[in-house]
Amino acid sequence: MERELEKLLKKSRLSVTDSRVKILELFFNQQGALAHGDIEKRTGEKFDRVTVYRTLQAFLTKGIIHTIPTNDNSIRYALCKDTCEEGHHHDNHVHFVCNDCGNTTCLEEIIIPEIKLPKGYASNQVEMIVSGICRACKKG
Amino acid sequence: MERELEKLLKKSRLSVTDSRVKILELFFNQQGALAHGDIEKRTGEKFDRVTVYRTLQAFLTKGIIHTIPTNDNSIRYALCKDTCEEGHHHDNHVHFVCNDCGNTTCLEEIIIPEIKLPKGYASNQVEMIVSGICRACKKG
DNA sequence: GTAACTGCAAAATATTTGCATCCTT
DNA sequence: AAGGATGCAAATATTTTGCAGTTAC
Repeated sequence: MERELEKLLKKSRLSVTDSRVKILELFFNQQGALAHGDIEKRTGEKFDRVTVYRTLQAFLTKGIIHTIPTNDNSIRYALCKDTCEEGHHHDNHVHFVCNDCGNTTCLEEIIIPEIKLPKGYASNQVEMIVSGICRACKKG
Repeated sequence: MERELEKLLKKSRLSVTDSRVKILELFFNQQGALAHGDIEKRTGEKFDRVTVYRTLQAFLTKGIIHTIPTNDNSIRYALCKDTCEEGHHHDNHVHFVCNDCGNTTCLEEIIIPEIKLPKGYASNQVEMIVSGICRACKKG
């Protein structure tokens, strides 16, 4: 695992540091999205708040993670697939936000349907966010 | 116009005040979404920043406007249709964010397609945000 | 007249920047 | 050794809260 993460960082021309490995690990260990605050909590506030900001920013611009738009003011981040490159993110799956547990999940298996835009509009990215109750919460 | 706005405010059991009428007017006059900052600018900072926050909050909870999720940390607000009621917003159209002019538009004529969620998930709202270049910017 | 709304001040949060020090390569 | 990354301090920006004065009904 460590190896895998290091490889990804190196591929993105980022030096391999403790904070980057640990934060990247968080993303790999959980199938979903993380907000800035989650990251601070789950690393046990091991890293400076500023470092977290800068790490996320670095991952974003290198195309390692992407943002997921949400209705509440909290930006969430999730891992990009291999098809994403630096400065060019594209992801074609649906995101699910649970109103109960608050978790955001990537529904990789659900492809966003094509839509026909009005004349004159050009699209380069489409996001689809479904909110409701997730599988885990429905059971409980 | 004034009349129409007043009626809407009264229907929502909000008193008709200068700030509410002016801010609501902004939404009616422009077919699109506004961020907090836009509102401050376009009212010429006539109202206190706090009043703008509280006015938007009031409109939100009364179901007069709704938020549109965006990738950058800026929440945008747009008018709800008549089908929205207090505490129960539903809108089924696509939103378009222009990467050039930054404007967010409601594409009322484009209905969000139905999708099939994995077993165990229940949805109560779906958002679809397309970003790219809008008609006006493409021409320019 | 009363309840609701506003504006000011201030507190609480969140984000960004500069810089000296430390770590990776 | 050199460049990049971190942590601290501090500057900004954003959002929330309390309260006294004002306005709508």
